[in-house]
Amino acid sequence: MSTRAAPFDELDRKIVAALMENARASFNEIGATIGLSGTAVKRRVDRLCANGVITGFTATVRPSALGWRTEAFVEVYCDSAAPPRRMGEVVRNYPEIVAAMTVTGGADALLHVRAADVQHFEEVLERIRAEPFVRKTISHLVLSHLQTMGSEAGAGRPASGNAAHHR
Amino acid sequence: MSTRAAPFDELDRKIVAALMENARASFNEIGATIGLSGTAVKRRVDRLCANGVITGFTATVRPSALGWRTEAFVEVYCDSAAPPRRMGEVVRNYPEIVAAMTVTGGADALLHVRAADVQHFEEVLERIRAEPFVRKTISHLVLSHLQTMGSEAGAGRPASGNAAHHR
DNA sequence: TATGAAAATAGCTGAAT
DNA sequence: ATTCAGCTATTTTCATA
Repeated sequence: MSTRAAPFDELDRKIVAALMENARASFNEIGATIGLSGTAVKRRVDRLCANGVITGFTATVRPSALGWRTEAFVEVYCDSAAPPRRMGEVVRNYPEIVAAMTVTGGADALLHVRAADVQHFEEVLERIRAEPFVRKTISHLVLSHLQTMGSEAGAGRPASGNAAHHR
Repeated sequence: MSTRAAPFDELDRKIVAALMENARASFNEIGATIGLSGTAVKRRVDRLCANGVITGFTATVRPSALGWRTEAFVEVYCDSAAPPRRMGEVVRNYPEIVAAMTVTGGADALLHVRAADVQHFEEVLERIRAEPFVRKTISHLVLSHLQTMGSEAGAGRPASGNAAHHR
């Protein structure tokens, strides 16, 4: 857990923020903006990766450019005895399911689905509904994004943050 | 009419896939795995960025490491006359809202919310519910992720894939 | 335990082919 | 698309506080 040895200070926060804004920025460049040498920045990035704070670096892509033009969230209601673990295994077989989680509220699970178009989505949905432990589904097709920002889960700390310790 | 502008061939697909897996990979490294020179890879990446296929490069972070330990999806039901645009403006004032979209189904909008803890989430939810045009909300707290994969919205092409307009 | 400076290696990028 | 050349960045080593 996080009680030990995670001196996540202000400099780390700024480095993470810089890398979230541009993961291909050079260490020297990042260092220049936060007042550190490139060497020091690299060391801290290496440590943040080793600690699991940074889990990777990825290109963000406009899904429609790759032909994924339809997006939906699907609430899944399971048979009462269906373990979430089963869901996890099944979900792995659907390349269209980009995220899946168990949730509170009416449904047992929520699926984030991408498909080429509504026909494709309908086909995927039929396959999901045919899974043995699925009792019913409620779909929410995404019409438009109100927030296209890249600031997802921002690098700022939460308002009532019990996050960052320091020395 | 396939000669112009954005062919997006198999090599581009592989480059995008490589950058989604590791956005800090060197051009030479990517080139080596797909049989191309680093220079050629760079030119293609530049073009993919200019075309808007690639929209950026970002570090992926474990939210809990930054103190965001609670996650939820909130269905928002609006007053009948509330334009989605209003939602967009409001949403911008909540750093806790990491994504917002209009959707079909019962609700008018779906919000992806991150908070430090459930207390923080409750506070955010109360603020959202106090917005003038919000009639009711249904919250789904995320319990666990069934798919922690980094393969979100995969670089593979959809089954019936036709891709790539731009500008 | 941290940093910064220097040196060697590796990568980036433009021009020519 | 490749090769080459000049420049920049990364990464290791070493010295310092």
